[in-house]
Amino acid sequence: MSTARVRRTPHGQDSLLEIAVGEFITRGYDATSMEDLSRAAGITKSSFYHHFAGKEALLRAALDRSLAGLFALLEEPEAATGTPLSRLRHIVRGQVAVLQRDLPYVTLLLRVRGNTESERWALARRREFDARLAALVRAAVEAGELRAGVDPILAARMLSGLVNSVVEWYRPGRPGAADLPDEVARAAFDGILPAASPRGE
Amino acid sequence: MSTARVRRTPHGQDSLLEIAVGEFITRGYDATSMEDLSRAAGITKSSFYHHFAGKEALLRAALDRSLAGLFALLEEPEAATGTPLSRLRHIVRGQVAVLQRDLPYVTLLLRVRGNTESERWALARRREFDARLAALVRAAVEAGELRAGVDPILAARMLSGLVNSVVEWYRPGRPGAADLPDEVARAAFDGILPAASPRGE
DNA sequence: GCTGCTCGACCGATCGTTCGGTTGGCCGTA
DNA sequence: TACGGCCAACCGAACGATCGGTCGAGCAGC
Repeated sequence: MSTARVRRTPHGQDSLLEIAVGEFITRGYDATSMEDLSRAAGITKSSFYHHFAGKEALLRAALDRSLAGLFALLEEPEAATGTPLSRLRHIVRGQVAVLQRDLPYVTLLLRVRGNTESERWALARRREFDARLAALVRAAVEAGELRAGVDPILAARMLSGLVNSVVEWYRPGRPGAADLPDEVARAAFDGILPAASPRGE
Repeated sequence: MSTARVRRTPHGQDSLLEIAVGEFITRGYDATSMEDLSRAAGITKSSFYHHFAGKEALLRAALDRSLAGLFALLEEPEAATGTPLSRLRHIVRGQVAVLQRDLPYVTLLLRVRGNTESERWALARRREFDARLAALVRAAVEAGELRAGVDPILAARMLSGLVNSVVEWYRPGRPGAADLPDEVARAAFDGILPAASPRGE
């Protein structure tokens, strides 16, 4: 008695992770059941457990990937040399670029609330990243490279907020994607008013 | 056999809603069980159902309150008269102020994903609000009040993103809260660079 | 004695996870 | 080339736990 075994393209871990992250984003992690994931992947629930230890392992893998991309940014030479402002600008641009490249993974990272151990770990690493960025903002302020009277902590928070908010509306494959990092950086540093900016135009 | 009935301060709908919203925010809506809510309120699950029709009714009430505060902004005279830029600035400042006043409710609104009917309704109303803001940005661009070459759609998105990101870190009762709306508006319009801004300083 | 509020016990459904078992392709050996 | 064994990949069925929600009874204050 042979049930028609379709034998579609076998799923690798990467393929399954991509599918799972997509579901996590549209429904939310907690609202997504393992059956939802299996259905989306075209296999049964139990087959899913052959590839991943469990639901949280999927989340962990996704968060891992996302954070790796972010921290790789800080290792780039342009992020470690030059004036605080130029380093800051490079990181902001790069952060948007990473966000575009790894959109689903970064989106998931930004939604984590800290319910499980993996989530708390991701939260801690995010805080680490933000602290690095905040330190750079403070250095730029102290070097007189930012508007006088700017509160470094507040500025860093708004900077992160602006950059991260891109995940709320950016969708790949639309024109102008290549310019986005520069556009965001310009809005952050110059604002949107018609000022005679020192960078000129 | 009388179990010690504590009879603490009786709960009203508002008090229970406030507690529920708090739990929803820390754990996430889906991850919060009705028992979590009851425990936080100091009553049993079934008692909770005496005040609210169910879990989604709680969410609905919270989203309602949040959206009411936001839309009330658009009815203010300063939001309906004057140049597009001045109206825009008023709304941005007001949005931050609403966000400070109704922090938990707005936070919840910004996390909704669209799983239930109430969530989809809230999402639709949010889009409505954002569209009103986007129209104002476009008007400001056409009036030449914003930097030349600014994409209205992109600018509106970044504006919303910056303002909404405040919920990620703002906590009431800390000094400088009164200045926050102005600070956010200034960062949005002038940026953080030491430009010779037209508003001067 | 009525009414507002609370309670413990319980419901069916669904959750993440486990288990035993069945495939089919690949490799080493003959 | 033929064959035996192996294992990744997959499956259906079931697990205990927990979910949101219901019910009928009991209490307290007017």
